[in-house]
Amino acid sequence: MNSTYFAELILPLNLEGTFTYHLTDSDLQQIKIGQRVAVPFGTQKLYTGIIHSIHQNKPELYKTKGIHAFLDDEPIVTPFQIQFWEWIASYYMCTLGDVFRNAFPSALKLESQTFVRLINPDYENLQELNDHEYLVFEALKLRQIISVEEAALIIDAKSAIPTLKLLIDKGIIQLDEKIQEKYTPKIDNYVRIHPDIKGNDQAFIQILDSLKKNANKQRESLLQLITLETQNQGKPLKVADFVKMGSTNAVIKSLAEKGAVEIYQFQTSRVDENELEKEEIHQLTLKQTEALEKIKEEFASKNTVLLHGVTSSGKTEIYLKLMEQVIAKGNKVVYLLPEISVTTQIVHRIKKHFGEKVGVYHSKFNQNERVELWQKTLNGDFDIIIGPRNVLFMPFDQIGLVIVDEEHESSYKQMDTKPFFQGRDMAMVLGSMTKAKVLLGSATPSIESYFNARQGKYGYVELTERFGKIQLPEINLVDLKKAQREKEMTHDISHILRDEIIEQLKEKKQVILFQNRRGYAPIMECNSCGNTPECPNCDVSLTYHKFSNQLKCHYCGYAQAKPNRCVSCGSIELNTKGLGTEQIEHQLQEIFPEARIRRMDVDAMRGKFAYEKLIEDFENKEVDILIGTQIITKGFDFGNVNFVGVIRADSLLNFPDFRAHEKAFQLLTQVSGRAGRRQEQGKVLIQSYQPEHQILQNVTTYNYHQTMKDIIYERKEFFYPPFTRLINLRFKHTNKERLDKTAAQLVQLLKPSFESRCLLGPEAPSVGRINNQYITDVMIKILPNQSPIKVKQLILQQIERLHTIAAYRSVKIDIDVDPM
DNA sequence: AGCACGCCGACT
DNA sequence: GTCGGCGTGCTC
Repeated sequence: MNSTYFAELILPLNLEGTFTYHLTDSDLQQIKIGQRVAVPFGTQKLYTGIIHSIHQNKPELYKTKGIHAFLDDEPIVTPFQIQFWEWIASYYMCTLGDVFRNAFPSALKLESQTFVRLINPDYENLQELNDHEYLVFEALKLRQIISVEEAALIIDAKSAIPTLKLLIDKGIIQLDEKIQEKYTPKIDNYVRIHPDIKGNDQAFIQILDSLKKNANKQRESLLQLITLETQNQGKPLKVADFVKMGSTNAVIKSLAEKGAVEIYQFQTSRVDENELEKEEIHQLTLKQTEALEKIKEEFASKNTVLLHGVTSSGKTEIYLKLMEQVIAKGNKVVYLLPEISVTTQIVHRIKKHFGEKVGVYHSKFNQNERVELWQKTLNGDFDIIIGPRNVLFMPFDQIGLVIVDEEHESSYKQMDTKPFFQGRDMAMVLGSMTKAKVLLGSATPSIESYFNARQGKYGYVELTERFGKIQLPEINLVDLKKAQREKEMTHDISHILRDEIIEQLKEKKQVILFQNRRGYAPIMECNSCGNTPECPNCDVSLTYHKFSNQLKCHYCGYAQAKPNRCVSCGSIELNTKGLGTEQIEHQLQEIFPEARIRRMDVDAMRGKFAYEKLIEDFENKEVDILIGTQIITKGFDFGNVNFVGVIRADSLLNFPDFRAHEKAFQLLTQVSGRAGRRQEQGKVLIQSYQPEHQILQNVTTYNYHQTMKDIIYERKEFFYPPFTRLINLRFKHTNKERLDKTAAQLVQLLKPSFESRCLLGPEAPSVGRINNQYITDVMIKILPNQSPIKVKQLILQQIERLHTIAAYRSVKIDIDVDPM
């Protein structure tokens, strides 16, 4: 075929650029940018691609393939999104395919499934076939086509592929790729009075009479349905709901057979639209009104405003008012939240104010739910869309405002999959690309945002007063060294802390305790030989979990039963070191045997509704003491908590990371902010071995500005952000020697282009091996006078050069721009 | 990212 | 002698 038109496609592959396919005349009739198509790629697979552009430049270097099928009539990705994806790919140094894969619900990315088809049913040399081949052949004689998965069930999984290969070689079968739509609309059954008798009194009475004799149940149901229909004024009634109201499936079925009622289907939405009682936005306080006005004033000249409001100062009300005003102008709002907060009270409140025009994206949504949310967003059904960093990829239009709540939260940064983007920063890019304003909110703004505000790049609005003029909690430190010396401790709970908890429980108040480590103890150690059990796949010691009596690796998930004897010397004297939430829970149970104690960490929050359930229990005052990791700082707003305790602040302070101090201050301030939110001033006790530490001193005095000043000074001194930009090159390989050689080689190549203070490493991270992959890092600092774009180009060039040598090619290099 | 091709160790 | 391990190269 001699096509003159070609399309560039985005494919979900880790390969640079777009891919060219030729177009037929009929393709040209229906093609639109942003549509999904299925295309062959490589020898076997069909992939879902997105039409990126159409042109007439015939590629000279390779032969193009054609489009297999169009999957949509209308575009499913907006031109703006494609532009946004390209921006992300170039900024975060990954392929467009990487962005596509992450940005798009996977149920809309169809992947082909391989089938085998019988092409020679008359094959006769049956003695030539082995047992496996014969079984598949027999199955195909019955069914003509079976999937590879089915073949694997007939014979065993391991020999399926080789067997099929043999059959292909003999010309008996042929491979066949088929695409399968993963998304299935949800269909519900509804029931109504049959249209033929509706309004036809005579026919109706006739049926009713016929039921009189021996079908009283049916008669009752029919009458009930009539009343319901008048009450509901034509609102559809689900069969399932009708059953709940007293009818039964059998009765409804009989009525349908008699033509009295009709059962019909309707595609329903999975995206939950439960009707909440509408609630008006509270009247703003004077301070809040002032802040709102100031925000709007700043927006007149600046695209981004940082709202710095102490914990419980009523930032949410300000957001609500602002959203209301933006929506009134016909614009949409994107509201970003840290991961876990998505399930909490804030979302509930927003839904209450704005009703069904609110779309909530939830990381626990299944694929079908995600597709529906995508489609509804595309239709413009939502005024507000709320969710974690991924909602930035929704196909919205006409955004007027992007809110990034708790902007300092590290969960805005995607760490596990490419692209490694920072959601807060992308919100800003989204804002500038769509001319939308961006509001960053936090009680403890990140250094970056604070710095930008100080520099005048962002507007800055401060709320220093708690809602209702409640004083911020009084924070006191407990010196653990002293408490230990004076034997004022029971296990890890100082008597000061213990007495305070007793006091709180006496007053029927709930207590929150914070310990930033899960499990029972992070290290097990043999008392006689000092041996510590380590993960076989990672370079970490195994964490002891008492509840499951296991040693677990928190990096790869490896678990083993807790040994009774030291594996090295056989001693039975095994000790634990360090302190996890599980151990605190045990200690507390011992000190407060009457108290209802619950734990909140990833281990306790398994399962779809564990988190919601715990919150509910806590709200219903069925929990006296809650002990948790940093999960408890995320959107936890309870009125009955007046006291918060931090078991050991030290692990936060001693983190080997240039952000340690910033994070420690934010975390401790946020944790403290859980106390005394509604009525009276709360109290906080922080236990530490180094109470004189500057960060702890600043936390107790709420000296945010001083803390930032100190940290900014440090950052400047040591060339860290916001004074430089960082790019981390993370090398991974199973062979340590090859890994180190490759990293060293790239450093050699980069050396001439950088000052020595700007090229760090290679250095193994604190966990130097995960899942049997060795890791080493090379950190690059970009100085303010350098062009980040040029530096990125240079890095890519040098990696390309490195890859000219085959031995280096197998080492994986993950590029993390703006690492956290 | 997948997948085929191709070259070396442990089994019938 | 074969099976299958993964190291290497290619895909519009």
